[in-house]
Amino acid sequence: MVDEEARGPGRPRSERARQAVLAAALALAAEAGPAGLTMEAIARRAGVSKETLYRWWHSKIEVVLDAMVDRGQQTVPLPDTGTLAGDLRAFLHATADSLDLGTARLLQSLAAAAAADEDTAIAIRDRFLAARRAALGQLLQRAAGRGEIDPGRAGLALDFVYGSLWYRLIFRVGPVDHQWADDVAAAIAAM
Amino acid sequence: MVDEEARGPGRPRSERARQAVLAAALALAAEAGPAGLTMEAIARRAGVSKETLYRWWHSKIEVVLDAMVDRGQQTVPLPDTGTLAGDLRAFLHATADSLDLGTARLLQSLAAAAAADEDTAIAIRDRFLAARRAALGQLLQRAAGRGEIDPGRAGLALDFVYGSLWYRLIFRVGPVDHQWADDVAAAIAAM
Amino acid sequence: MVDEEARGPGRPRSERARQAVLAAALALAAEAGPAGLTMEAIARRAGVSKETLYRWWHSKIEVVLDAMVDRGQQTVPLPDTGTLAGDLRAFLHATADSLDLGTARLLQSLAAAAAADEDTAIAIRDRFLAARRAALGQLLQRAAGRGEIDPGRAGLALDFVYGSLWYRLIFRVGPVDHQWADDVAAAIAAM
Amino acid sequence: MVDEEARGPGRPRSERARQAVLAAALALAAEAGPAGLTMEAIARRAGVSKETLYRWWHSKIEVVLDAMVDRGQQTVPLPDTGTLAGDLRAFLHATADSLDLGTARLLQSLAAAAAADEDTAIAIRDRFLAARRAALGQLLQRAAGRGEIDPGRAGLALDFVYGSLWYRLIFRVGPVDHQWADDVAAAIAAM
DNA sequence: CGGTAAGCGAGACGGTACGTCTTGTCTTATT
DNA sequence: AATAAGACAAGACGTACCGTCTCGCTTACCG
Repeated sequence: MVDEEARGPGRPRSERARQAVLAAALALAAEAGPAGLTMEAIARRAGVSKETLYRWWHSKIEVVLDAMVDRGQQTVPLPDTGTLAGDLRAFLHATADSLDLGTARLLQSLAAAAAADEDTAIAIRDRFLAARRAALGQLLQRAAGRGEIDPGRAGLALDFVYGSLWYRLIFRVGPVDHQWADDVAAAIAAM
Repeated sequence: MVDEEARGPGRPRSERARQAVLAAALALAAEAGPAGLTMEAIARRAGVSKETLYRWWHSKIEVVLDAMVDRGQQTVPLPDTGTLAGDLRAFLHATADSLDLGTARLLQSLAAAAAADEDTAIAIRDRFLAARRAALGQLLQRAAGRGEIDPGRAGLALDFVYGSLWYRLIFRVGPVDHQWADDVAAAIAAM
Repeated sequence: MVDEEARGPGRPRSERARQAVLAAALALAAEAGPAGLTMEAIARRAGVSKETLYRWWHSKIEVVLDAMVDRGQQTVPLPDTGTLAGDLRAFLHATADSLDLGTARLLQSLAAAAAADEDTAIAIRDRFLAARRAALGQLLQRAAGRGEIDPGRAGLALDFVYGSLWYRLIFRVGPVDHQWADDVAAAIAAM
Repeated sequence: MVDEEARGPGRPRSERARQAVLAAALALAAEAGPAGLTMEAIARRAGVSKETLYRWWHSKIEVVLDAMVDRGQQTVPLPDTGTLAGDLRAFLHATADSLDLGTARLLQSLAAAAAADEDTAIAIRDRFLAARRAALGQLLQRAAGRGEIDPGRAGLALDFVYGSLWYRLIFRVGPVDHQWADDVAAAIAAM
């Protein structure tokens, strides 16, 4: 009883093609941003036919989401400093550090797709944002257990942290840097 | 004697065309959302040639921004209840109330465009977001004058309020309703 | 076992689209003349996308030339009456008879395109005029073999015959009818 | 009884504008050929408004025709050598000599316009070709008077001469040079 | 000498064709 | 059955020219 996937007849799906597509999607999103991220370009760059692309993914965002999951993009580790302020500071510093130019463009691609289509937004929320919210939520739960924060406000804190991050990323209202991380950590810890 | 405008020779710009374009852009953004908002569609709906459209606006977002400025979209009045919590509650309730489905789609169109292109983002920030931030900023300044809030945190409060709003709008993380308004008002007032 | 064509992978070219385009081009040229013959109109009429049109043809004239070759437009048969005068009379009568209003408009479309662009002119010359010149040239060679005409003048005779035909067609200097055919036949035979 | 034109009130037509338009049209036709000869370009180059252009001319060809008449373009002088062959040779050599590249492009512009529109063709025929035909016709009449040629064939000779010229010009079937002039002169004189 | 009228430049307007691009679907031969 | 190759219909993109239109300014005449 091996988990062989019970493959039927016919040519098996090409792992090579799958990898190439995922890599191409990430690279394009990071290099060219939302404008250059098209199904056509992904297929071209991956050396894969559009037919294959559309067979397995229905939109560029599915590709990107798959790629990020596959690459384990969500690797901001959960700190444990003993205090909410410390935990937040560490977590947000790591978050800010991960936001190089390419990553910013990738996230902007996600935001553009989410804003443009409700289904896409929900997919991104459930497959990408959820993990980040869960991680930060864990930090806040721990703090609530220590009495450092009102558990009823945990949800709003999530919105504040990630809301301000995306707000800055999308509308270029300000940088997402260590200053931001410190300020947000302090404000949330005092909530 | 004052609004002479010093018009030169040549046929004057058609106010009729301008109005029709602005109305068409707003209507399309509200009805069809980001997907249906194309230069072609705006021209068609406004009964205006593409030539004319491109003569005065270089992208759909410029049109929408002009339309919103022209329509005085930013009509959330500044309340004055005497306390920050009260002011915030009133302001955010009014904000939430203004977010009907059409308006939400319009804002999503803006967000999609901002995420996709830096110049567009900056234009939206300076021509649209700035007024909202200024209004809310005024409330916070007043509160800072009364000692209700640390003036150094006013900027972050702006990010939190509008960040959470856009975050919910874009990623459908939650509604922007009276519950949201109350929660945010309370949290910000306690900051 | 012979007409294998060695077709590679990929969806084969649509014969239906090709036929529709050729028919549309001929119909438009015959009905509307040079003015109505646009790539847009051909695509519209053929029920074909502009993409497809431009993939296979780079200009309206290529389409028309292909259509004429495909339709075997050059169907004036070579007569053999025994004398040059007889041959010419028969050939030119047939030529004049083929010049109904639609055909005239089609030829005018060709002339307009040839006059406007050298490459187009050469394409028309080599792909369309050449066959007519060859046919008439054969008649003249035969006559030269019988000693009826100076072989050195055959080239000029071609220019005279077709030159006068196009001259009349383009500048409306006179009709291309049986009178013309008789006059030209007599003059050339006497050369 | 002066030819004062009985000018009424109002600003008189600008001779400067008229000259500039005619010069621009000729220059454009000679430099850019049929493709570059647009009303827009003529107005631009002449420093004249499109309004003015359309007030006095209804199409680019009217402009070009006016320009050629104004410039006295038809200056091939009538030779008188005593024999038809001599006259023809001289006349056609002069004709060939006048056909530099710019002139050829100008004539091609005329041909393209004539082929594309019947009214235009008739205008060109009556205002431009007629003079050439008359000149050559005179030569032939003279020859007929001397018994050198059948007067009934004069019309056809005109078609042969100018037909072969335009045929070569339009379809690039061959050069219009001294060789052509000699060949045509000999053939026509022998008719 | 002041009024009237036409010409002019400038340039905006609705229309339409251009040639290119991306989308999502489809049809083949090959693996 | 999956692949690559690539054709296809649809339709938006931004540009160009068309012929018309409305302005303010200029340049004549005519009363």
